[in-house]
Amino acid sequence: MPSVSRFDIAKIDDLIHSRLRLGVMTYLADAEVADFTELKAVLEVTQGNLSVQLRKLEDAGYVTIEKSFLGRKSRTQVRLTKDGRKAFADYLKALESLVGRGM
Amino acid sequence: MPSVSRFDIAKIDDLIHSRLRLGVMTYLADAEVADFTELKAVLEVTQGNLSVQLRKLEDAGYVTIEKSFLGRKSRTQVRLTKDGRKAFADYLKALESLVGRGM
DNA sequence: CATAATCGGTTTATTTTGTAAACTGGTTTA
DNA sequence: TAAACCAGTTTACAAAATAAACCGATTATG
Repeated sequence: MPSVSRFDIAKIDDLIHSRLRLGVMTYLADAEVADFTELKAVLEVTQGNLSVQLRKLEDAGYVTIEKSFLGRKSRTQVRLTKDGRKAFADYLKALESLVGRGM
Repeated sequence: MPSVSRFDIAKIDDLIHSRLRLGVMTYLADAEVADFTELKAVLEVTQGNLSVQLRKLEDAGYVTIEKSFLGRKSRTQVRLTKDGRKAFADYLKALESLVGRGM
């Protein structure tokens, strides 16, 4: 019988749970699309760290990363995939069921 | 001016945020006191991992670890400190303000 | 018009975590 | 008295987060 305990920490998706990535996912869930620079500014993180974490989300299929040019400046746009949105919703559910109605 | 953005991931206490430790803190917030063995069972984690993570919480002053004997068996009881309870409450606040009313 | 600073990132290296495996010391059971 | 078990700790290894260094293009600056 699978665990249905209130303390089922195994259900928490580590790929999302990481602080920075949780910030990205939360922001994107709201914003639909965001520039790399925008994410960096709003989350107050370093480029390097953001770059690495975005790649992890991309590898997981949770976001897409699209490079284009705006005039002559490059621009990197990030958005949630359908899977990413689903995973985020599941994550929130798992989190809520863990920490519960305290929230 | 300090950030008051909805996306202030810096406010999330990493010491609590880790999956296993979050489980411990959540359980203790409910239970007031728990045995090592009880935590191991309810969170379904290995002893080694639990031992390490409990020590981190102890070092941070979030829990106390008290060893005693029950008959001739050793027993390890863990409970939240005042600081721990406060930190957990703050953590929940930060988390809620990040992921918001979705929860 | 060089060259220095800035933008928008990526890559690499280092540090910090998390997890698993192995070990310890005592206890019960056979 | 040996085998199995309980209650953990320590140590070693793998994975993750973060920081530092680097890169290529663009935009000021002397």
